[in-house]
Amino acid sequence: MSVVRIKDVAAHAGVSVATITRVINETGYVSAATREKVQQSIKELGYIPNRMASALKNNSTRIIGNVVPAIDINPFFTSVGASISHYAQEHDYRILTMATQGNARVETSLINDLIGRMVEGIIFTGDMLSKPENIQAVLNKGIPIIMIERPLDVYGVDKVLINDLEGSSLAARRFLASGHRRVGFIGVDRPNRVDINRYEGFRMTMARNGVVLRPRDHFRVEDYKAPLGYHAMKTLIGRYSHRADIPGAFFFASDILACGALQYLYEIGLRVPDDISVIGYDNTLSAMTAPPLSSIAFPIEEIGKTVMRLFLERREGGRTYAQSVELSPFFADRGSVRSL
Amino acid sequence: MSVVRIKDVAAHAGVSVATITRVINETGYVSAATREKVQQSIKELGYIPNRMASALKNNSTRIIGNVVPAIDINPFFTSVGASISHYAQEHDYRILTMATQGNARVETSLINDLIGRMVEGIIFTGDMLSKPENIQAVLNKGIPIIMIERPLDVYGVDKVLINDLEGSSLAARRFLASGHRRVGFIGVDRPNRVDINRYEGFRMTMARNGVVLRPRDHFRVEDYKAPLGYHAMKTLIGRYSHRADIPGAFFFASDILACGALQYLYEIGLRVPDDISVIGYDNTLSAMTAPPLSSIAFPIEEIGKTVMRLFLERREGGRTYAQSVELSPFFADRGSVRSL
DNA sequence: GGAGAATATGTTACCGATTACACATGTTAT
DNA sequence: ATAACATGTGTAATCGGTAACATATTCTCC
Repeated sequence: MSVVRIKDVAAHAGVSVATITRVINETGYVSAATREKVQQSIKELGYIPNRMASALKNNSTRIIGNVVPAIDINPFFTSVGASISHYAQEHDYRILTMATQGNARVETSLINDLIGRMVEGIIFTGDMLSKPENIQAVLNKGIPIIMIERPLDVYGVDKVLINDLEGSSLAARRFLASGHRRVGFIGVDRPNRVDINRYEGFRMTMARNGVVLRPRDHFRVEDYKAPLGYHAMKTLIGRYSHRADIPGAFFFASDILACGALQYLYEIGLRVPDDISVIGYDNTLSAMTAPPLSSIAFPIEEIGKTVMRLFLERREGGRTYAQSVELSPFFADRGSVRSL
Repeated sequence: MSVVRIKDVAAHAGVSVATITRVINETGYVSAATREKVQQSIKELGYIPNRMASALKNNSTRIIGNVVPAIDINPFFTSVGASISHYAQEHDYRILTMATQGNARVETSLINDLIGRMVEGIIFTGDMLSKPENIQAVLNKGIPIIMIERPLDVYGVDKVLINDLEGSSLAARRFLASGHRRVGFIGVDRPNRVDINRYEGFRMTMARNGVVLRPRDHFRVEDYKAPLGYHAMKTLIGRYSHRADIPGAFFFASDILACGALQYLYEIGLRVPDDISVIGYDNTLSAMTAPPLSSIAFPIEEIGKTVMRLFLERREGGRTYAQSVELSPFFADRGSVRSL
């Protein structure tokens, strides 16, 4: 019921409010005796400073907004969020996450909400919904923005990108190294850099090594969803009259698509990697599937660390120009590629 | 750079700050002409009210704290968090999530942080770490607490519980209905109500129907982790010299354990449900596995809705006594139980 | 026509913590 | 001995928005 305020502590300790702040924030001069007395009062009364009040005065909330399409749609977002949260907490910042539900209008209103809450930065993960004007409005208020794997080109914001060309190329090279020259691809077909690169890196690397992806061997769906992976796999396999025609290896642009595909393979009794080799992407569900899948892994910890570094450079380091950091994915081997 | 304050708007519109608040909050009288003028100024200047300031004055931040062990450890927490977030947003509340990393000291400091931030309620999901005194301290400040699936007995807090006895009993009945009388169990062995009930409901229902779970047919591990599920399955199967001795059906206290077990079954070529029937628990990963597993489903949406209802009853409805709501799980059928 | 209500707007104290400034005392150096 | 500085503490303005209170004008109804 009773909320203890700084002046209650002051009265209890028999000093002024200024002295209390001095003790708490370790600023200015306080005699040892007084400090002792004040600390005692704080403990006795169970005083917890009101951070809203100090935020108002200091213009510092130590909150960073995190705008995502949906919280649980993709384990990748969840993991990245957890990583950011973790590193933010190390620097005594908190992450306030909000979901746009894929609605641009909602996103705009959430951004305004965050500004009103005096967040010190805003992180965007995944699809871009807002108009560039909205982004510009945030930047104009002096709030740094960090985008993670956002496909759209926006200026003035910091970015943490994953080199998807490199990632998908890793998958291709692994297939080639294991002797696979008849390979398939299942991904997502949307006009953004992420979706394109996950295909292009794979296609190009195969092509450079003399393997041309045949149209019948790849299929692209509208979104990263398991049932679409199932559908894609089924459609592809339906195209081949002889089992020997089926490509010996498939690369998926997301673990979630691979999950759906595995369900179909299980259904028809094709085994991984004996009958078909598989590589997933994003290294989220691939550890949980049967069998575990090799996957292109994002350096999740590195992402969180980098986001915080970029943020702190802006907020506390005085950097004024935008910066992009491109991180390299790596191959997480779980033995789902058979050597020919 | 420039932050617009209410007095800037007042100056721009040629009225007093009081009139601006009246327009924004739709309180008191404002002539149509003035309202128009003010709204125009707000738009022109891009004014966004400072919620920290109003929070201070109104004692209302519209933030609810959410304390979880870890953000991405278990998809169940993630889903529940998303659901709560969603319903909170409908009531214009935001959820500030913090991870304790399973550390009681961290949890305590996070709770204090939340209090300092004037959250209007705190939600706890999963394991209980804090001493009851800490909880009591929060309640004493008039901040309602809602616990989700927390095993410990604490007084004065609202609770949303899942009837795990009922859930595990559902699994048993499904096995019985399909003619399975030789069944196994893989779960977690910790002295809390949740872990106990997920086993007991299953055991009791089987027993009531004349099926006694043999010790060799069940195995319990220390935590809900996939590798432990793999280990448990392998250990159990290693106990039987003849394949015919293996129980025809297994119930898992969590989908995550079932995932691990499926990996082992895949390895040794036992098929689900042909060779072994499987039912999972919490209905998270079970839709993604190959094959998809039937699972005991928590009413995730209902949980989010209920949490908010309980919160609002306390905060705005004036309820002063604690309330517990027990929700019933249901059976999500994906055909992973074979009829004998 | 005038009392009382409805409408319209402004002034200012307040929420709780911070800090510039003021003031007092103690210490050091010349 | 005293100027200059270090130490210790208090008073009050401030952050930005809210709303109680004050004041003024316009309606309404008997």
